[in-house]
Amino acid sequence: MVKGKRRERRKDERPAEILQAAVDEFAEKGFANAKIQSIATRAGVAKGTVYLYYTTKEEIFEAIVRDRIQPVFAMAAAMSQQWEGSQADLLRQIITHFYGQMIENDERRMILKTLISEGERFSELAAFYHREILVGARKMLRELIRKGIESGEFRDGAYIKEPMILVGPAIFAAIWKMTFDSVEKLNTRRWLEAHLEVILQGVVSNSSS
Amino acid sequence: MVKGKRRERRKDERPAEILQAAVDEFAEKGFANAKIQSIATRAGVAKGTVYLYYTTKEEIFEAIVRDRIQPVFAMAAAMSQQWEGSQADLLRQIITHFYGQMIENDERRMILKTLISEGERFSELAAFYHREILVGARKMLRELIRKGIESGEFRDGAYIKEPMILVGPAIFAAIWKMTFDSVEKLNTRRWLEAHLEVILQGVVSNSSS
DNA sequence: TCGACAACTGACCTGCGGGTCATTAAATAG
DNA sequence: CTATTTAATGACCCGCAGGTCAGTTGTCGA
Repeated sequence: MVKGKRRERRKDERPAEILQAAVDEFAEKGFANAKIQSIATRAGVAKGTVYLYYTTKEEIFEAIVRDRIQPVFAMAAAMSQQWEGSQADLLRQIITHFYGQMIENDERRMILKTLISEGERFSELAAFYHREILVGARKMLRELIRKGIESGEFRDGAYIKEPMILVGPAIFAAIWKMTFDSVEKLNTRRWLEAHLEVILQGVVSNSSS
Repeated sequence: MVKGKRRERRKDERPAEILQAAVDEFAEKGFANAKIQSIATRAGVAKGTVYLYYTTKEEIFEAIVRDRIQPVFAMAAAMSQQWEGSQADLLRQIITHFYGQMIENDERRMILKTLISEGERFSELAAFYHREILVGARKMLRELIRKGIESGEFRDGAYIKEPMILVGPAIFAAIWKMTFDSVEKLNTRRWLEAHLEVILQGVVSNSSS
């Protein structure tokens, strides 16, 4: 809720304020149950004002994906680019980063949920997400694996064809938190630990222990 | 669509017929976009008839979960109980079974999706699913791991605390199919292969290769 | 044959929320 | 101070689908 006298004219600030309000509303209610009226109220404007800046509810959601999700992956890509240490450590870093930024963060986890829930119907959004995020993430992981194999850290295998396997358990964690946390809280720390353990063990080359 | 003269009285068969119609409708439209009228038409009855057997849309969905999902896990549990071979092979069997029955099966995958999408709002349903399915599945996996460690097949580790880790990539596969398959088809066979490879390698004890 | 019961029907009611637009008023130029 | 522009408002419109219920018809027992 933004303070100020009623009916202020602030053309430049409105979009960001409305976006933040929408993030809050979506995170709390989910896409289907989010009300434009409620977003407007949170942003301290009238319903009509929302439509001055965004044409539809879907468009608001797309703006959120662009604004909030892309940076997380951009950062992982940057980290990966300038990495000096071992590939195993890089993989650990990336997975840990992903848990912190996507699974434990309420806002972003809800965005993920909405994408899953409504992805089929907003096919351009699914396409956008695929193109701008998934393809890049996969390429990054594949490159990481390739380097690891090259240096002898990782074993060769079919998994280089489907590198997203390595983050699969994180998606399960996200879904658990979204769906079953009210029944049984997920111990994210312990889950992450098990994830790293199994996945790292699953890719390292067998120089015995 | 069930054939027959208009206005037949078939109290006993209706529930199952309506349920099947609902499965089809949900699988095609998703929960939110499924219309009761359309379910009724598919079942060859009037809308009002649906309400004679199920009080709400949610109740229909709950009935579906009970009727269609539980058997898949019951079968896995049974298989696990009477298994004679190695635990690694059992794990392979179970994961493969899961892909066939849950990820590749359109009906069940859609049920999963609906659970994810609407799980928060139907909290008793999430609780039911947790109690009747997830807890059992986890126990089964944990037992499998325990036996594997005992026999020296598997190494010990933190993953016995969170055994669902092992099926995590399958959930990712389900979500990919639900959300991005129209953009880029998932090669399920290859994905499963990579999954088995990494996970098995991730849990077996290091007797070197 | 003829009640009487209950399965079945579908027109209708209702609430809801996305989206519109005539009106209002803040900012600014002259 | 007045005129003009345009950001902002919120009452209203409208389509939709979940859910209801008064009426209809199949079935069965007497």
